[in-house]
Amino acid sequence: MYLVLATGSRQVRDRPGPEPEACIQPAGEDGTPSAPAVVVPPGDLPDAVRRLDAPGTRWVWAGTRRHYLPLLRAGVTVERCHDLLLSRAILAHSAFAPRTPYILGLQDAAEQDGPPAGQPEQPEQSALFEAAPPGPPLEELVQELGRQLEAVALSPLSARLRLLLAAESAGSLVAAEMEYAGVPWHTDVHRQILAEQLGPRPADGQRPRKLEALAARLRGELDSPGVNPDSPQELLRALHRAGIEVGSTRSWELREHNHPAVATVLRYKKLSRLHTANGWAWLDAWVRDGRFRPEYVVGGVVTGRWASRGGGALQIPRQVRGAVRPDPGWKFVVADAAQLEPRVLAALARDPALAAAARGRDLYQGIADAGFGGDRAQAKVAMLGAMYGATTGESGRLLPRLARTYPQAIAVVERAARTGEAGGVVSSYLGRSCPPPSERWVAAQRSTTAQEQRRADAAARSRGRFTRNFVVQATAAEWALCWLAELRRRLRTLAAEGTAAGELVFFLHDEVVLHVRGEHAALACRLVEESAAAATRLMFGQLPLEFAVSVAVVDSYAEAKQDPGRA
DNA sequence: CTTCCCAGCGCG
DNA sequence: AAAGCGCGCTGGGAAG
Repeated sequence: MYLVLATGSRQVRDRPGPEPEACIQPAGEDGTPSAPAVVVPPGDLPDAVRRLDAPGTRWVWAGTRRHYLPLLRAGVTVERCHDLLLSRAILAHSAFAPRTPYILGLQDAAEQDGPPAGQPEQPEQSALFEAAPPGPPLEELVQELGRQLEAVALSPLSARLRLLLAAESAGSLVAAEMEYAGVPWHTDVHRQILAEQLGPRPADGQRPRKLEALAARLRGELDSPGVNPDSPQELLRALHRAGIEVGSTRSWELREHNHPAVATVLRYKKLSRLHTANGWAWLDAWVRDGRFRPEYVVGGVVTGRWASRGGGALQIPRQVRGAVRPDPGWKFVVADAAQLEPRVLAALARDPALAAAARGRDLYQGIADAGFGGDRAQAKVAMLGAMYGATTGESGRLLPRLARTYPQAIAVVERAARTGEAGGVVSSYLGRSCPPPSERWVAAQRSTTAQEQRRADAAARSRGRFTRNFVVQATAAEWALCWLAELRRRLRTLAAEGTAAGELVFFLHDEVVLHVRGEHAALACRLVEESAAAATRLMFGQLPLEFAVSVAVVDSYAEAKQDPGRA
């Protein structure tokens, strides 16, 4: 059963007494009302939600964060939801959506508004409200639910699309719950790291002592007394004066040179980054009461990955991960889907050879043993190149070998690239589609002059690399959402049975962190593994391959990753 | 003065 | 090492 939630007073007119806080409309499986709407008096929403929530119910609202955070603060959680805004954003672009009037209307609106109607606007302060501010009227919400459900039902791939919307919505619940919980953060450990690396905290606007010392040393080594190493332009000129012929001040380019100043620049950059991005100012701004609370933007990335707002939550550098520590008596269970994207490609393409390589825990080793003389590094570079569209360098050279061994898998990414280059749209396994090319892009493809044509060709190749990667990254994001949803469900089931094993506190594309009581760590590990297997079945049914996860029980997030290279 | 873009680097 | 995909954030510097 659906429970459509509208907040604010606009829904009920000509009613005596104080304005209601909300209205809740029960609806059946097709979204048509099945009972009179419940009018919720002011201050009663959390209790009403608690009363009505049950296994099998699904809350319908326009924006999970907006509606669910106030409920969480009131101590209420819900089983499931259907986020109308997230679902609308997916349906508006999905190639799996049928051409109903509703869908056509969404597409028109998207064209007129220019930028895709992706992320709903949410007032910055909404999180500060006690209750959710008024949203659209109830009738509109019920109507939209019906139209969305109809569109899904009429889709030629309705089961996949239905799963995608459910997974996206479940993800939005997890995101709100993680924002509410926060990442356990030890300010004292963080400050200790800063002091060791940078010296004592400087006055605002000043360089920390060790950074200033490096700057002074660098000026000497470059024989440029006035240079400001924070200015790429100044630094580049100074490097040239010292005879270091680089085209930019990028670290990877600097590393090619042997000059003694290079090491100093690199150390300066590393420490400067720590100071500006995750230094004392960051701690002041983002960590309160031992918790780092970023805002997660579900569906914030075209591929369906999450984005974040505030504090750079998805870019916490390894340098400071030691400050991420569980509460006393608690543990972190850190789990990571091993080589998720190539496994996804194997599943997408139903490539038996790649599936065989993915049978073991280390897919790259499997590829290496099958075609690269056991050289894992080569196999990894080749595979990443295939998924990103590398054309030059070692990765480009190794590609033909990969294509001979895994023709079906490579055909999937090549086809996606060709479609994108031709201006077409590609879709993930569950039906998230990439944006169409801009009008400018399309117009440029009809260029006449040789120079314009060269540029248009480059733009076409660029779009091809995007669509090539899209099918893999977007499907990987879907798998990760299903994994999260399964994990959340298992944790809730246990909690309902009286075992509060722990909670999700962090999610990073293919990695989750659970904060659990020490005695439940082993149990949580099992849930993580079970959830991964369940997510795989949910998406792909029976598959001759596994999505391996690595699970670690740790006392610090810094301990979690052994291999600093990406999976 | 504010606003915007770029270079650069952090993460996957 | 690689230079191929997706993001957010910062300071510098140019534009308004």
